[in-house]
Amino acid sequence: MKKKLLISDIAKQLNISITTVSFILNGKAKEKRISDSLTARVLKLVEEVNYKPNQLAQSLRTGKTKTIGLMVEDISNTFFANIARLIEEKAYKAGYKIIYCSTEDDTAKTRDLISMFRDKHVDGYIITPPPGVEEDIKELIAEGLPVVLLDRTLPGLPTNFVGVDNRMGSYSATEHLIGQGYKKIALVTTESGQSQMLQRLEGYEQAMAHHQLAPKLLKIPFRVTTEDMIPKIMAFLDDLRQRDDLDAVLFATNYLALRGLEAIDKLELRVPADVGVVGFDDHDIFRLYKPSVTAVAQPTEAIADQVINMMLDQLDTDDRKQATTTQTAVLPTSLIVRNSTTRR
Amino acid sequence: MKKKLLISDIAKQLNISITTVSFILNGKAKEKRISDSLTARVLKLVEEVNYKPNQLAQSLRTGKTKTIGLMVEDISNTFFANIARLIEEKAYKAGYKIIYCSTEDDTAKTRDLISMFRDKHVDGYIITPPPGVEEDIKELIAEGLPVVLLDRTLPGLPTNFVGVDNRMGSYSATEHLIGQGYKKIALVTTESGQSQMLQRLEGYEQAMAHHQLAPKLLKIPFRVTTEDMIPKIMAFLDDLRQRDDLDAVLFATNYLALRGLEAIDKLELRVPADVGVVGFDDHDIFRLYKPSVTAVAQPTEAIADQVINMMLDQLDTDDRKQATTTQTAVLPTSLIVRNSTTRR
DNA sequence: CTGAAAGCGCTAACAA
DNA sequence: TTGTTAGCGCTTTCAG
Repeated sequence: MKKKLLISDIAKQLNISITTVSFILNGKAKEKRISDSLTARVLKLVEEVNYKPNQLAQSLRTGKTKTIGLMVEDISNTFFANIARLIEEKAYKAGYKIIYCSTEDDTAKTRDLISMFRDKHVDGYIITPPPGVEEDIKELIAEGLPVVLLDRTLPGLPTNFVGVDNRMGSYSATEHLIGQGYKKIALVTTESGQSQMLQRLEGYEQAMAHHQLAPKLLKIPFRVTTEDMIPKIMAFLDDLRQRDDLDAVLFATNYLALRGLEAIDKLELRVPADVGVVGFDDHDIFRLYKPSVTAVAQPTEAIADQVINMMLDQLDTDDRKQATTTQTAVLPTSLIVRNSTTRR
Repeated sequence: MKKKLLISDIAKQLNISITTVSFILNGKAKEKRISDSLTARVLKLVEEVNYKPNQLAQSLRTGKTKTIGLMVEDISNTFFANIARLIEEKAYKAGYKIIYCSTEDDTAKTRDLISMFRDKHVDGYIITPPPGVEEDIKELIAEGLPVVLLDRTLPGLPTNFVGVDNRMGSYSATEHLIGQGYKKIALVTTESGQSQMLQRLEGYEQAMAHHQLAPKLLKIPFRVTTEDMIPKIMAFLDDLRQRDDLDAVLFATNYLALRGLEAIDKLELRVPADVGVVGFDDHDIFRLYKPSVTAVAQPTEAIADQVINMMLDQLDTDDRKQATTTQTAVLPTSLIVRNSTTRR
């Protein structure tokens, strides 16, 4: 078990002071006018013996951990998993590590996590907020900590935010269905008051209204388990079907669409002949499924870019309580037309 | 921005020494025979003002971070995502946090990650090792750090390990196919020398040999991109098909099965009539796909349990270089029979 | 250019 | 039972 190297070890070996080594290691050699040759010798030795400063000590001293906390609704959802992967990659390039967690859209859990991140002294917070965490986030901001909200905003809380134009996304999805000759279009969404879900609802309603079509809604409570979702969707669709009032469905999230496809399958409805299907958020399965499923795709790469840029921006602007200006990025979605909405 | 509370603040407020507070907070009140009433008062104040010890300082002092590093091959693969989620949950209950990372089965990246974890001073390592990291892992063990390998072992490296009986898993999957009347059974696997893949190959070969059937293999190089995989699989299957030498395929991982299904689809083969299909590692899609896909399922919950238990075990046994005894858990898989292998 | 020294906040041996 | 105090390893001010 080889002894851990200390900065003092390397100072000693070179017969110079710890200070000098520290300056050089922190890129202040020029600033402190340390000779190039000394600088080179130090760097060389550090390299050779593979000295690594103790990050804990560093962080304790500087108050910076070079770590960003990322809390998404559900890391096992491909949409969030992709965003997380991209953010991590980009953060890494800027010298930051990412710690992730899933909120499961649970207020209590999220507050716990925020508190855990604070304990860990993360330098910045990227959050997909569940309802009810407004106060906690306000507090973070009040303490001058960088915060970027992702995917959804919190009502009455001006914050740095990155998301997509959800209203437009579902509006154009609905328009697309109508363009394909579908008229009896239902929307299956969640009951939550999350901003992005409300916008998706709004877009659908506007498109329907625009064509004088009657909206048909199913709102699934958030806490419903995967298994319970399917019968609920089946009952809803079957009921409409009985009344001959259904020929297409827009699902407001990818997991709703997944459950929805199972429901449709069990009802033995044919897609796209009996019902057209569109999902919000693309998913691998949609490409594979038969028929392949039309989806409103979010630009994950662009989202990740914006998020990390906003974060690094704030991190750079250092202390300065720049909480005054908040940035917002609303990105466009794109409709990926596949076979589930193509009637011939 | 409220001032961060220090242990000295709370000592001062109660007119007692820092030591006393520290002892109480660390559960040493009894041991140090501090009066119950004082203990209660301290705990009460701590609760009231919501004092939280600075973890960085704590860790710097004690050398423990209460953090476990978890490196899986690919966190976006449902198999690993599930395991990770379960491990995190169980670790959390024991007071440990988890930091995850994906190795992407890349040796260099993994070594980087191990080194990053060391920088972060994680207390233990749970690793799905790619080839070529034997030395790094040996070093960890040599330094007395707890290590548990997951999913696959490293040749010539006795370590704590949790995995499944891969040989038996593919053996029984192959037997199942044979039982269903399939005879011209192919195996699509990766080229890697990973222990678990070799075992899956072995099980298949043994079952085929047992029935005097000729094995037919496709080994896909690991670095092949998703897109390139499909044509490779298509070519392989089509070739066998031409020679009338194919009626079933066993895919050695869930992502191979996914690509394989796409390939089979493009070849316009019918499942299970033209070809029977079995995947190794279950996947949500397999339930949803039409027809639903038979799979060899790993007991994720049990795996996570074993992993975390072994880890906590080592963490508890404290310093003691208990590197002498290594534990191994090999769990059974189960075959989930679905429609992709049921010929009528 | 370089060194001494003061902490960052907490734990725990040693005293009292 | 409780207080004093010496660090954990590093950064950074201040003085040469």
